Amino acid sequence: MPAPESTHATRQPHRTAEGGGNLLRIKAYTELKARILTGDLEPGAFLSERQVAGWLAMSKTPVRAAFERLESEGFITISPQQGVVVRDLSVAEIADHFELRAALECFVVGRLADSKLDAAQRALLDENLDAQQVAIEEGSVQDQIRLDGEFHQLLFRFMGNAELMRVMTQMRERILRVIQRALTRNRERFRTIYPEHRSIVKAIYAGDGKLAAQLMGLHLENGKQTLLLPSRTAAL
Amino acid sequence: MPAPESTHATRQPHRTAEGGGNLLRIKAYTELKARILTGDLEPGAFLSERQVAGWLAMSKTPVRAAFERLESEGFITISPQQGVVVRDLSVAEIADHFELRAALECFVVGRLADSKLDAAQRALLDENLDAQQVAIEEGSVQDQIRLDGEFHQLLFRFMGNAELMRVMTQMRERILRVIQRALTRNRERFRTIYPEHRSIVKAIYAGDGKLAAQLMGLHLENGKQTLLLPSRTAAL
DNA sequence: CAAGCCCAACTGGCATGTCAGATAGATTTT
DNA sequence: AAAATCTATCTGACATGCCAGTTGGGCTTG
Repeated sequence: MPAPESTHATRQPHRTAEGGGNLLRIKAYTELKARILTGDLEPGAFLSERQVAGWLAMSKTPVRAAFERLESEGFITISPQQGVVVRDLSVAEIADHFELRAALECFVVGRLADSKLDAAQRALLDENLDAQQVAIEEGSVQDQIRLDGEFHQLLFRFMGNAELMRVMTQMRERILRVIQRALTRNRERFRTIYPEHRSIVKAIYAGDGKLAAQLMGLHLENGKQTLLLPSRTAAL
Repeated sequence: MPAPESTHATRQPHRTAEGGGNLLRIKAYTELKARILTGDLEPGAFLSERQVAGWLAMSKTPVRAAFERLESEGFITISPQQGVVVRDLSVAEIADHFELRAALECFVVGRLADSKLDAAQRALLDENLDAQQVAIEEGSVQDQIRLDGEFHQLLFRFMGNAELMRVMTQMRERILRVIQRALTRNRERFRTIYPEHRSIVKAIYAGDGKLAAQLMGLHLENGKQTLLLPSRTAAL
């Protein structure tokens, strides 16, 4: 391999207004991920470049790019010369996921309790919690799942750490399907999430970082149990 | 967009012996990342699909795939219709990196202290620490950087959490260049890393999770300071 | 001389075609 | 009947070519 002759920047690209996603590969990625997350494409479903290219009325190239990204994010598996299969999370991955989340979220709530939240931040949390209460009363599992995600995301956003946000957002997307399946079947757990959230926020407001972290740890442990034993209450 | 007619798995790909990386896109990815990590391609360096394809004697296709992966991992920036530029970590990213690492590594050492390490694990840590001492005496910055990475990686591996390993490995690769630049200039910090590692391991062996986590927090705080103020001792 | 313009030379984005590897079912062989 | 083989037809991997958007330098124009 020849040496790179003049690799240094001789021309800096200008940052122009990038619409964000009128690229076909972005469209393919978004569409496929949405179908996977909503369960439209169940784990084990078989995909091929040409097939998806036909659905989306584009060529193989952007579909391939979308596949590679989805694979790197853990949603699918590409087997060379064989095909693409929608992945599911293994038990070990779910357990690892919650351990990782526990480490990060306990850290976050501990910090947030120390450095008191301002009025605007508290308003956002309170608004979210009130909406959760409504979702419980109305029995809307979908709303509760969405609000749960927004709740945890709010806490991370308040830390102002972009790397943390990136990691957590990616993890949330991966576990979402499992949450939906488990929570739809387990109405009991569905109702206990909200009070746990409320108690965590209460501890944060009180400035008790130790307690907030401890409560968050229990909250996530409960969540893990629900996801790892999804068929228990389904049979009752 | 038409509905997916029959997406369910009708044919499961067989797992065959995949060599791992005789794919051209893997070669391109590996080669480019190596050049970026070693500093051969400095931040700001300009790349193009055709240029790199020429270096590596392949077509644009696998190079493009490598670019997209490197972009998702934060090593480069792809500007549509403009080009590819090797990225550097901003001050904010470095700070966020260390905060995230602190959350994870303090958690890890705390856990490891509680569940005592077995003899084999202690042997690996001791071996690594002894090698660090040698590196210090010999003044080999490169060896110390390598051993430092292996040290932290050992701790994560002992947790047995694949997700944790993945996140940390990716983060380590991103920060590596900054560490190399900073540590090469700051010989003072270079010498203080080893005793900090030693004290952390001592706390773990003693079963004192609180102390281990606290020491790890200080260790990372020192590291952050070194990386964020690289020119201080460079002038002395 | 300065400001505006224009054009040639890049860039990545995508469509398309070719190819080797893998699969499944029919066929042949034992 | 069972085992081996052949073959049609899938798959992704890669090469190539065309296109629009971007850029920077030279030209035109004031």
